[in-house]
Amino acid sequence: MEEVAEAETSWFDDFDYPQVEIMTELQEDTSSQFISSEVAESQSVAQQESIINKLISAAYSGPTISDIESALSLTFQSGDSSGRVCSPDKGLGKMEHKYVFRIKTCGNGLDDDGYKWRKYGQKSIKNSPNPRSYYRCTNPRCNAKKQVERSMEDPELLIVTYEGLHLHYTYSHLLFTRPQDYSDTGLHVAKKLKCQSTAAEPARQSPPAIRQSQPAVDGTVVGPPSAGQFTVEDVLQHGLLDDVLQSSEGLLEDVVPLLVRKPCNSTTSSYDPCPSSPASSPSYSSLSWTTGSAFLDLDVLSTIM
DNA sequence: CGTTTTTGACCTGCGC
DNA sequence: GCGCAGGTCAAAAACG
Repeated sequence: MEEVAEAETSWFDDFDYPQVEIMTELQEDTSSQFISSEVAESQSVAQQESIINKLISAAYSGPTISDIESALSLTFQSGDSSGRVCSPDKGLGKMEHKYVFRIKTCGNGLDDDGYKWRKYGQKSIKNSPNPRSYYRCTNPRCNAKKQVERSMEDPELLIVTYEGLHLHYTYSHLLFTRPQDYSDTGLHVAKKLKCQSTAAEPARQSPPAIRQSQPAVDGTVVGPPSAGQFTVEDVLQHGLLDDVLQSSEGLLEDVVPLLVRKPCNSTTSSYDPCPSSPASSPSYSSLSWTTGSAFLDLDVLSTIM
């Protein structure tokens, strides 16, 4: 996967993404500890995750993915004094993950994390002047949720808590898989990325063999043919990946917003982090990301700054 | 007209 | 059991 990601950095470097700097506060000791417990739990799951990650990298990658993946592995732990990062009480099999992002805003219109969210509630929180907004992924098969509230200490600081896993790709994912694809639009690109599918076997009966392939410059997918392939649209529209992801911990991008990986890729947003100013769309100039005791601080050196 | 947001009501968990 | 706080539901309104 790293090889794939490394290969991808060439086009990434050419493109005008802001640099993302990852502080080296990743706790490797605890990371390996929890990774090992995961692996012990199910090796087949690890293999599936590996395949999925390769697929993700084939579609796109950024300079921080492997690092972020490492950080995500830190989440399989009990909540500590710092707060509610996961819910160990619900059992190992149904352990939920919460990823808390602290997002600094500076108001220049970058406001999308790559997923489409629907607001389903807003609640004023005790001892906090700012209400907390509740969002749910619009994909009916996806149980991902997030909470957005403004920090009491710093009004420009948004506290975004992601919970649950996306069972599909980001929407902007398919739109911006390659710089060359920027001239194309939406589903047209998705169709170009379409992997050929064998019509006989419905994918749901058995997890499809995921083709690790490299999209060519024109957006078509090259690589050795194999049975049981599926389309990107299948994944996007029908949540096909959850067959593959059964009992796994999901995709990296299930919880890592697109803006973290490629902060400039954002297009639109359906949520308003600032309830008092519906029309304003904050941009994220810096992010800090906490996963329990793990702490990942991302300084996004935005070109706009 | 379909989708999204708003917002009051309701539900649930927890501490006392 | 009661009250409180956080989370969710659902009907109405707003929006594109």
